[in-house]
Formats: sequence, structure tokens, C-alpha cells
Amino acid sequence: MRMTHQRQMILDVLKKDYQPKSADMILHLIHDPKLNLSTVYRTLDAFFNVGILSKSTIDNINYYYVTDHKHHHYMVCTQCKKMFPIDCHLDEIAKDVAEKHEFKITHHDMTIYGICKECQLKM
Amino acid sequence: MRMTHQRQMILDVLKKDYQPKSADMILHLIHDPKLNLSTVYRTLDAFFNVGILSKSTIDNINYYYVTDHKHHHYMVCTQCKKMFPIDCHLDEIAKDVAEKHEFKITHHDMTIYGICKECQLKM
DNA sequence: GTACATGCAAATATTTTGCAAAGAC
DNA sequence: GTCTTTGCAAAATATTTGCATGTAC
Repeated sequence: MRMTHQRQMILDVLKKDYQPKSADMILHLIHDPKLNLSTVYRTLDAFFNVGILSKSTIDNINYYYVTDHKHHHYMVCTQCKKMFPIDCHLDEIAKDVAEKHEFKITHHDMTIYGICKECQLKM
Repeated sequence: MRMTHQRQMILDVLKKDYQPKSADMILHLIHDPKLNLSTVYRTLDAFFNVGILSKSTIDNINYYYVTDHKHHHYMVCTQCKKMFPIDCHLDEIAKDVAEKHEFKITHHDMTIYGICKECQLKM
């Protein structure tokens, strides 16, 4: 897997604040006109397959975020779409079930949906 | 919320085996030519909003399944797409985090991806 | 130099929507 | 009878793909 300028830019943006981002968000955050949306999609998919990125789908849009060692997930506000990181406590649970079914886990995704403090006040 | 013939058919199909199903799968399982795909989508969305159904997204396709009291999630095989139900152990974890952030949880989703026993043998 | 990555444009596929007709309560 | 739901067809939108060109190693 080659590290190109485009791939580096995409990774940099995702590492800037570790907030999950869609392909479109990434394209707009990187102003470079040399970057194409297809490339963003292809890069995100490639990184995801290698394990560098994790993915969550919200309202049929895929959001990607850096998979760090302290593996975590997100709690997302369905109003303002802001995401709050939460630690992952799933590894033991998942491992047990997987062993029972002889299922080879590649990755997992967890998302909690709700309304954040700010949006609750606005209602 | 009115219980129409279409809605009843959709719910019946989902309750038949409790396996997650996409709108398209549901349409094909119900042979009735009087059922339209739009209706399936609208019904699934309506049921989801009321809480009767839960949803998981795999490869950009939404799968819906009946939300039962013994709340559970799925472990999905990325090869054959078969899904294995697993119990949910998340409620306490989620509650703690939510309280800390004053986040009002509406629902959550968890999916474990991997390769099932059968597909491993085929490789 | 070669194999992989990108840009561009066009295609895919799922999901959504507007509106008139039908149906539930 | 009223208000919700449906069917149909058309639109919206995220994502994918083919192919020629460019670029990392």
C-alpha cells in the first residue's frame, strides 16, 4: 500500500481532531482541488480494510474515524450530529460469543444514538 | 398509527424468523403485488421510530429486525451475510456514559463483523 | 519500469418524495 | 368523514466503476 499525497492529507484531517467524518466532509476540509471525491472514497475503504480506520453509519452516511489502540466508539446526537467518544468494553463479550459459534471476528461497530445536552435545552 | 394490511404483512415476515431483513428482501418475501417498495421503506421507518424495529447497516444497506424485550444484536458474516443473534450487555455501560454527558439515549446499535464457520471452511 | 493510485465522468443502487387515490377508524 | 397510508413514478444522493493518465517505489 503506497502512501500518496492524497492519502496523507486524508489521514491528517482525520487525525486532527479524531472526530468521525464522511467522505464529503473530508473533501471539503481539504481544499486542494487536486483531490477527487472518488479518491476519498477509495482511500477510506482501503484504510478501513487495512484496519487503520473504523466506520459508523448514521442516516445512510458512512463516517470514518481513526482506529486507535484504546479502541472506542461513539455516542451520536441525532439532532446536531455531534459525536462523543466512548470507550469500548466489548472485547470480552464479543470473544466469548465468537468462540462459541466458531466465528472469526474481523471488526465490530457500536453506536449509541440520542440527544445531547445542548440539543435537549433547545427543545 | 394505523395497522394496515401492508404493515401487518411486513411485521409478520420479520417475526417469522427474527432475522434482519432489508426493504428489498421483505418485498420479495411478500409476493403480494399490492405491496410497493416505498410502502416497505415508509413502514420500516415508522416502526423504527416507534421502537418496534431495530436497524443495522451493512454495506450501505439497512437491515431491520424486531426489537424484543430480551434486547439483542447481531454478529454478521461478511461473506454469506448470515446473521447470528447475540445478547446485549450494553445497557449498564451506555447508561453510565450517558449520565456523565447528560446525553438522552434513544437507542443503540451494535454489530460484530467476521467470517462464520461455514465460510471459513470454504476458504 | 511496473504496478498501484488518481481524476474524471458516467453509472449504480438504495432510499426519499410529491401527489392523487384508497383505506382505517 | 377525516386524516393517515399507499401506489406509482420520478427524484435525490451516497457510493462505485471504467479507463486513460499520473505517480510511488
